[in-house]
Amino acid sequence: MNSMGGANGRIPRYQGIAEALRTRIREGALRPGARLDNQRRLATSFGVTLMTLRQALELLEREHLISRRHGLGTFVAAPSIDYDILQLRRFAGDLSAKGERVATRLLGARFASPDRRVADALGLGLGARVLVVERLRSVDGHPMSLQRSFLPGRIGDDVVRADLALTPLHLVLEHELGVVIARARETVSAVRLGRREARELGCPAGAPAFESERVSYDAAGAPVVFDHVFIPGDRFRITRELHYEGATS
Amino acid sequence: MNSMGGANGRIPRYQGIAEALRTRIREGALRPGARLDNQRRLATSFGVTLMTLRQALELLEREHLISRRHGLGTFVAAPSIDYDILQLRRFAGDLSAKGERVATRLLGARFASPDRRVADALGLGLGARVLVVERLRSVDGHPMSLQRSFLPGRIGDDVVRADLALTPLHLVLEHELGVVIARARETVSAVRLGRREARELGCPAGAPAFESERVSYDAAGAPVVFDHVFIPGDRFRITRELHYEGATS
DNA sequence: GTCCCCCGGTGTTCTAGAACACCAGGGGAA
DNA sequence: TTCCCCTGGTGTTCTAGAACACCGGGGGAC
Repeated sequence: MNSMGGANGRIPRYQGIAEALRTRIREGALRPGARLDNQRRLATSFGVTLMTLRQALELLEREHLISRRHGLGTFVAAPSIDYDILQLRRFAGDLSAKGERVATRLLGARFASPDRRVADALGLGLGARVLVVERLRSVDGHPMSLQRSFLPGRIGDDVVRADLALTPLHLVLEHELGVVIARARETVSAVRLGRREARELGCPAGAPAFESERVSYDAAGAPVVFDHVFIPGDRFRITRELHYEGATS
Repeated sequence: MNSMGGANGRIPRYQGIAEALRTRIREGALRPGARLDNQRRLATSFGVTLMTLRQALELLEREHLISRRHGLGTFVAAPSIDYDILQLRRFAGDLSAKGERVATRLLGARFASPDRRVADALGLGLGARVLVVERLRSVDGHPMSLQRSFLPGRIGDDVVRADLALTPLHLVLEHELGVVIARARETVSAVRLGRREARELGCPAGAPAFESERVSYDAAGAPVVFDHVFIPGDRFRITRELHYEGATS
């Protein structure tokens, strides 16, 4: 009954508690703005120490699911909202504009079943087959972005025959397949890196990062590629010179 | 000698330790890639418990100053790199493009001395006087962005005479002062929110967010405004439709 | 009536110690 | 020689308890 609660399973106790609370919030048992039980009571009800419970809350706070206020309590946070404001262009990939030493390493290319998000983006079923190309871009030797590209099976079959380690993906599409990207929709958010992404990028798990999700379409309007890119926030900034004719602020 | 080490001053012990380590890294005593002493040794040398030391490391990790690797050690992280890739336009402010109910609340306008970053951006000395205008933008009642605008004293004197609660800052500049923004330089990064920013935005401290820093110049090339904007990453996403003529990725 | 202080409740910081979990490399077995 | 295990070093998770620190509101002082 002492020490090391993680003994039962494999995942740490505090992560399990976080997951339990996450579910309560997602399922609606805890509505936005509602106040949670106080930490000591929660700790007791989960059968852990205050310190352990706080680690769970820490996780949830980083995910913006809760908000802790000293002297007041712990509250369920408000839900997220999307916006559509920026002119964003070529965020994913293509870091080479500045004459830095950019290297692209092919981590792998394999076929797999798409998860829900990828399937939706490419207009496929969950049982479909997609080619997953994973690349790591480094600048001056520092890992800079982790890019996973998903291509529908029909296109993937042709793509894998090319030497992806040497030829950029967009050139393979253009020269080998005659596919030209005409339109794309990109979503950029600020997130935390997962374990795997963090490992590949050589930075700690949970680090804040830009996450870009982009669907590219050919001239006929058919989805060609779904790109999913992570760029650690500490080693990356977007800077841009702007020229106006109109207003500002 | 027991409990509550924070008794000495006012700031928590672990924050002091973090600051000490931060200095060692900044001053170069610890070079990028170097491995720190192991946690137990560090704890002893700072005269605190392992748990307390770990809290300090947690802070540094969030700032990307160090990187912890299970089984290996704690390392000084690589320095950050800037890039210049995006076409970013009107990130700061101006959330109104979508017909949502946007409200701007004036939190305050006061004169103060600029910190180093603001002074540099506006080409002023640290002893100069700047007008700080703080505004909170909400969409559908949800706080969306916290914007601090810094204006050089000479401009600020005229600006404060206008009713900033009613008139957008850029209109004050344009109509009242005849100042038109011709050019700007913007930097967007993914960061964690500080206590104050988090409080204003109604989200937990440490939350990941977009941070935009923008310097705007008039036609003569003189800096007019330095805008500093925070937008929580959980309730905000950048989505954009793109149209290409050239290549992709 | 108005102001201030104090109090209960809640989150925060810290201790001292124990038991894992993960990784690299060396030494022994095959 | 090659492979595997095992060991030492390092970060991680957890306990049980104690003392702050912060906030809002109620009650007393004026």
